[in-house]
Amino acid sequence: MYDGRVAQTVSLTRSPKEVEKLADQFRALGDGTRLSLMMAVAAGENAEACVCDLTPETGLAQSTVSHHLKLLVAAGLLTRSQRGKWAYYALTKDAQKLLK
Amino acid sequence: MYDGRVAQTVSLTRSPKEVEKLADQFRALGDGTRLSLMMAVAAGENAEACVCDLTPETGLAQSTVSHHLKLLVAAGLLTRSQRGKWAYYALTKDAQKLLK
DNA sequence: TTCTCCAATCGAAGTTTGTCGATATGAGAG
DNA sequence: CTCTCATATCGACAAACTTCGATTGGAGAA
Repeated sequence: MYDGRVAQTVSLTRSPKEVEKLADQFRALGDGTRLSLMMAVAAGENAEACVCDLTPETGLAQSTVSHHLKLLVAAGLLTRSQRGKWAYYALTKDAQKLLK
Repeated sequence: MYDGRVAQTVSLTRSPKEVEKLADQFRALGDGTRLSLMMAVAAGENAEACVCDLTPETGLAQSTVSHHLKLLVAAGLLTRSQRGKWAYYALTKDAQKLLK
């Protein structure tokens, strides 16, 4: 019976679904490449950047960068907007909060 | 030449080593099981908990819980203190900041 | 339309991660 | 010392992840 210590059922202020979403966002940020991408976006003009700017910075293949960006969008950390031939990525509110 | 857009070398306010550490912490939190563990610890008496409390909550094997806790300690998100037969885990400042 | 350029998708290889059961360690009780 | 209980460590396996090169898609220019 664990000797007098509490075994309270705990959920804090977050629902299971919120925990799931938070974990997804943390996982997305839990990779050096992606975290660098996020900071590069944050530091870009108007706090946004396109793949053509990001790819040289990482030294990775363009397909790899594209893949990471997609993942970050799926996690709700980046938005994507197409302008002409270029796709611009910017931080969401969630991302600004987590990286603050 | 990317058509007039900037390609500034960007590091934000974080050094490469800080980025590495941050990514490690995010990766540690980027798992539903570990995030739940963190919240369970935060909600425990005195904001701490031992493996014997945590294991039943997760429904996982004791060895698995122990493994996750070790990982969280390594990431600088939990502290470990032995008291008698039990090991108590508590959130670090870093963890409180990230989960705030 | 055709050509060019930027970005996304696909398929595969290699690595890392989450989980378990079995075993080892370590601290108090007897 | 021996026994018991709480944790940690080990070895193994499947699932998930990162990365690449090759290909496809899409938008503007000619």
